[in-house]
Amino acid sequence: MSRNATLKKIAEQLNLSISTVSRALKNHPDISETTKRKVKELATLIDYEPNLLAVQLRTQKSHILGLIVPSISNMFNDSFIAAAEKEARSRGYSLLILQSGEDPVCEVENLKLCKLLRVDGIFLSVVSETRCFDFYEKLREAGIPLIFFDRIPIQDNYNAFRPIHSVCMADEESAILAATTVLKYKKKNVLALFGNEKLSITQIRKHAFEKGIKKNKEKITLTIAHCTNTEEAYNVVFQACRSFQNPDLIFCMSDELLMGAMKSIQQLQLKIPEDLSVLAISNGIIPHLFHPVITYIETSGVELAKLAVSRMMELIEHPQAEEKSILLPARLVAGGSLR
Amino acid sequence: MSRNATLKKIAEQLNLSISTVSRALKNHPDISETTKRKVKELATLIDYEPNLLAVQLRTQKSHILGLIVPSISNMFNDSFIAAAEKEARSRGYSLLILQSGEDPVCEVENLKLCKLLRVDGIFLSVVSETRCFDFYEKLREAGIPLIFFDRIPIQDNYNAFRPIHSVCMADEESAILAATTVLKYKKKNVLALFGNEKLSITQIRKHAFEKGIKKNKEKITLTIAHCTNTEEAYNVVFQACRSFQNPDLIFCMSDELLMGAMKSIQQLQLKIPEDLSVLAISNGIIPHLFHPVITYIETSGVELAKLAVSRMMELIEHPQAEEKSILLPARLVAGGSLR
DNA sequence: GTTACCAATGCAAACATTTGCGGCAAGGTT
DNA sequence: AACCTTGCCGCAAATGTTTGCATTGGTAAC
Repeated sequence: MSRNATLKKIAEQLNLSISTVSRALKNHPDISETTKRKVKELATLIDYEPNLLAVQLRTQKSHILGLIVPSISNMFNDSFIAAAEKEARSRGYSLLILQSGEDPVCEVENLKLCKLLRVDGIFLSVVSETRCFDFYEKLREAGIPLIFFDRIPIQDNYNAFRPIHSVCMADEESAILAATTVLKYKKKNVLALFGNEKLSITQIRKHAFEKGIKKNKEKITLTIAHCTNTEEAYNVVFQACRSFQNPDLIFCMSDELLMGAMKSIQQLQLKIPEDLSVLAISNGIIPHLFHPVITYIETSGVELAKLAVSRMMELIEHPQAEEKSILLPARLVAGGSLR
Repeated sequence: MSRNATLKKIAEQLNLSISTVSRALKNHPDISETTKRKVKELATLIDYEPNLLAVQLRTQKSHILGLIVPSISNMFNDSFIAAAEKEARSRGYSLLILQSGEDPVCEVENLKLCKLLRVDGIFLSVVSETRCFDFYEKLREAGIPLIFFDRIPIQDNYNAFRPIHSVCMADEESAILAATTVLKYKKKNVLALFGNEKLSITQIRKHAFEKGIKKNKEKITLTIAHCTNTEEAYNVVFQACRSFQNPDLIFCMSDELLMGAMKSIQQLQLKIPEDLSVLAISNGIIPHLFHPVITYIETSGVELAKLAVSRMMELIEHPQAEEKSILLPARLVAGGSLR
């Protein structure tokens, strides 16, 4: 029946002051052992639990981290989120997850909500077009650390001078690794699928891949296609394989695109790797759904999340720490889709 | 420089009392129009935003909903979570997401955390073995609505009398639909893959499927296997197809199992539906990765989430509402994997 | 016998807001 | 003139903690 035990009730029962009770429960050295014992006994007896809302108000800390993504149901994001939740919790933080759904307005609203709720830090994967730094500045003023992950704002001439905290896969390195892998197998006719052209991740990967391929002396035909979803990838590959193009290797920069590509390949009854080689950048789930396993360059949401959370802890302790872009190196996971 | 605008500061500037300012911002009828105007002007000028922590403490409402799942990165859960977040937000609520990772202890800790944070309601998908009702009772006492979804506690003899709020797919109906579909195609040698035997969802689906199949007069060989993950499903199907069994249809009760089964099928170079028919219960992503598309019975996390959130809103308004189990009917989505 | 110090505890402000109740004028009614 | 509205506003309590600064009583040092 002790519906809401408070410090006050304990204090009254024991003829102590609220402050003494508070300190006793926290093992404050000022309080005598006997008092501590009595307080703790009564506390457990009446099932006392501190009211976190009051604690938060007093300390101005919520022990909650905000996490904003365009969409939760996305191969990469959900592995990141799952890992981030686990990491955060092990450090006493909870995760408040919000979706922006590719809408920049909604993204700002989400940021505002995080600020209103006094979250202790924010992880943000920006929606495609975002480029507005106004609100980021407000957060900085409010002392709320903001870490970009995976998708970061495009750094063009206008904002190149505003440094940010970020944690990303080493996209350039991944794409170069992909290109050198292609060269190693001496492929001549490559179809490369990239995502939304407006995303920095797309631009970086594309440039690096192109550069890597063109470095080769021999002649390689490289066809590049931009597909924003699985369906488009399916169509592009279907057309390419039925036409005179006949690529000998298909490269997909993401799981979504790989899914579309594979469906076309199955439909056309092309054999991997006999008829066609496949290479992808992936977080490692989708490639294992097929036989042979698709060779891929791993971008681990799990590892990235660990990095992000530990960086966040640093920033919470030292809010003035200098902006830093952290890159997580990629590695090649060999399947059987290359020959 | 208005680092933290408060009601107090506005009040001081305007020589008003805090309460008047508070009411003015809320359009309270007691306040004159001129005062309201002045207050609102200054409020926007100095960028006032109410401190939600204080509001929460005062009103004892956090406007946050807790959502606890065994794991976020799971085909079904992430679609549910994504939809729930969207629905909740449209009603002014945010989602605090926690993972229990198949650990009953962790599940209780998560529930406790939700209680401490004074969430306004909790969605819970239980981990396998959970059967303890002690804490649920505490939540009821604290007036925090608890809605089970997808995975609900097993209702055995001991707790059959404790009603709960729940929102689930119509599992029995889905399985019966699966069975009648199998019968329609006159299959004789069926391999059926089910998940963790301890889950209610598994038990219900298995019983209904078995019953549906055995209703048939003609002789059907039904082999049932329990697999707790993709890997196990892969192995079971591999063994079965290479042995003398040679099933003519494989039924998978979940996406995870389907993924494993399909990998074996590809590896063995079996043609669907010529060599083998496939039927699954799925939320609709995985079946579309293959060609032909796998025929499946749809369990929509999105629809379920909508139901769950609207039910939660009812419970928040009427906490004493009677316990009710809501079932969402399933439908057959025809692909090309049956013949 | 004053001073000093220590351990143990209490006071009260602060966090920012909401809200019941009461005050106080101005104007209208008996 | 006494009374009652009514419109506008402020007081103060309440939400549950945390924490800097007293306050006590006791004991040891000088």
